[in-house]
Amino acid sequence: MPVNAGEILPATFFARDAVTVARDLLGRVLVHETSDGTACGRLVEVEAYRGPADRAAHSYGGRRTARNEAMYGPPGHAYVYLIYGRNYCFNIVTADPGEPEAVLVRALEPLAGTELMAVRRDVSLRRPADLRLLTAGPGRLAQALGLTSAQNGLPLLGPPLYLLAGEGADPENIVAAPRINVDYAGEWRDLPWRFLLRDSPFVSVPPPGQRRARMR
DNA sequence: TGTCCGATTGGT
DNA sequence: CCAATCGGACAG
Repeated sequence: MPVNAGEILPATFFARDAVTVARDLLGRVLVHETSDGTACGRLVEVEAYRGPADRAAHSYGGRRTARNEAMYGPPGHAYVYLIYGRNYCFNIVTADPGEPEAVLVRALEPLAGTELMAVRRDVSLRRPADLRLLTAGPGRLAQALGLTSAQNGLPLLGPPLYLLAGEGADPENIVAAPRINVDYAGEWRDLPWRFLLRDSPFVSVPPPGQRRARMR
């Protein structure tokens, strides 16, 4: 893992509303250590999902089920669920216990453990651009980091699964855009609660009206 | 118990 | 553009 990525983010970091935490998470570093090795990446795209009022959220209307139970738990824990029977989505629980908010991690910039990620994803890295196939998209990054329902509800406050402060993000470089694939959410569909780094080629979908940033 | 469907991905 | 694929949500 990167030695200069700073301290582990403490529980207090996550004990804020999901929109605030989402913005603050950009530029941080997610690390997962397993017996197969360590993989980590810098967060370049996230989405905030807020409590009962947010029609796009699994906790809309106060829904509380076996699946989304982790959203109601303490901040700084994982909420992982299976979607379309094939992909996992990795979320970071925020806000106080009982307030079901979370941040979906939508894309990472691979930093270390890329070989391990490539094996898990079953892709070959022939050119630099292939790195996008590892972690550009929520299902992809979950698979690349070995995140499944086995991690659902686990704390993110230390090994084997945690976040490092990293360099953070330049506010000028942060773009806010509507969330992806929440057409069912009515008026909540268009809220700019997807946050991404303008200059990152590793985002899943560039913001409206912008071309994908070039790889350097 | 039965039916419907998704905070996605990859191939046509 | 569309099929894959299955656990969970919800109605009855």
